[in-house]
Amino acid sequence: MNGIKQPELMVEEDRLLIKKALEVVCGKWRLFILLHLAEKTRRYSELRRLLPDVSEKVLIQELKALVQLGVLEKESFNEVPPRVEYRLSDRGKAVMPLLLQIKEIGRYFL
Amino acid sequence: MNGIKQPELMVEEDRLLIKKALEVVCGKWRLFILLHLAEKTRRYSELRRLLPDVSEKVLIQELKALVQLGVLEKESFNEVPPRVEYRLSDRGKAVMPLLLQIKEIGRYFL
DNA sequence: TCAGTTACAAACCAGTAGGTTAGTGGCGTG
DNA sequence: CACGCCACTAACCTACTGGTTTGTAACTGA
Repeated sequence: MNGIKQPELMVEEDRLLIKKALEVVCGKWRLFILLHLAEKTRRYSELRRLLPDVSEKVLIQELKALVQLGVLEKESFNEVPPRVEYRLSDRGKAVMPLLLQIKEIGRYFL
Repeated sequence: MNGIKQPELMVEEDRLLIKKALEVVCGKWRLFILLHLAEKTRRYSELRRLLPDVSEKVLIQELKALVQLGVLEKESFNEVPPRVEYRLSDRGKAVMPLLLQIKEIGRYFL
């Protein structure tokens, strides 16, 4: 309590932190979506074109999940044709340095 | 070719790197296994005790996968009762700093 | 004999991730 | 009319992940 970290408490906290972080980064397309939004805000259709191998359904699903996690922000415009934009939230931006490190890790194992 | 990175080549490389790295870190128990081996070499039974919530089958499965990926090394001893030890490979050790960063990322989203 | 130690494997199952297909709606153009 | 633009949704499907249960083997001690 007085500055002493109890091993079990620390391990449990680690666990929650790791679990939550993995929720953000794991998934076939997640990081690629983030990569494409790192540069700038984009509309759904732009992401579709940048990631041609993702199914429409999955892309939307992923975007929705990432918005719910607080990684992305979605802005809808009252326009026709429909216009929706996605951008990294501030928290989402914090994931970018991790992305670089993930790539470095990939180098060791490829 | 002459120092000019072609966008598509770079994106494809990123993709493979990210895909491979995610193979290493994603999975319900993977990072926790690595966490417990960060400190020292351990036997299977020790890991079981340290990770009581993983099923035997899954723990073995994960250890096997991590060995195949080159993250862990497994050493069998010709003893009874059977004695098998797992330790981080050199490449596996390179994952540890990422683990710290992953925890930091978790803080943003918890 | 049984129960304990150790480290696995096989068979089966439920839930989930990623995918295909068909559909929605409003507007503009040929 | 059909097709294009845009951004979704629902229904259905397959493969995979994590899990439960049952089993293997050798040795030791009560």
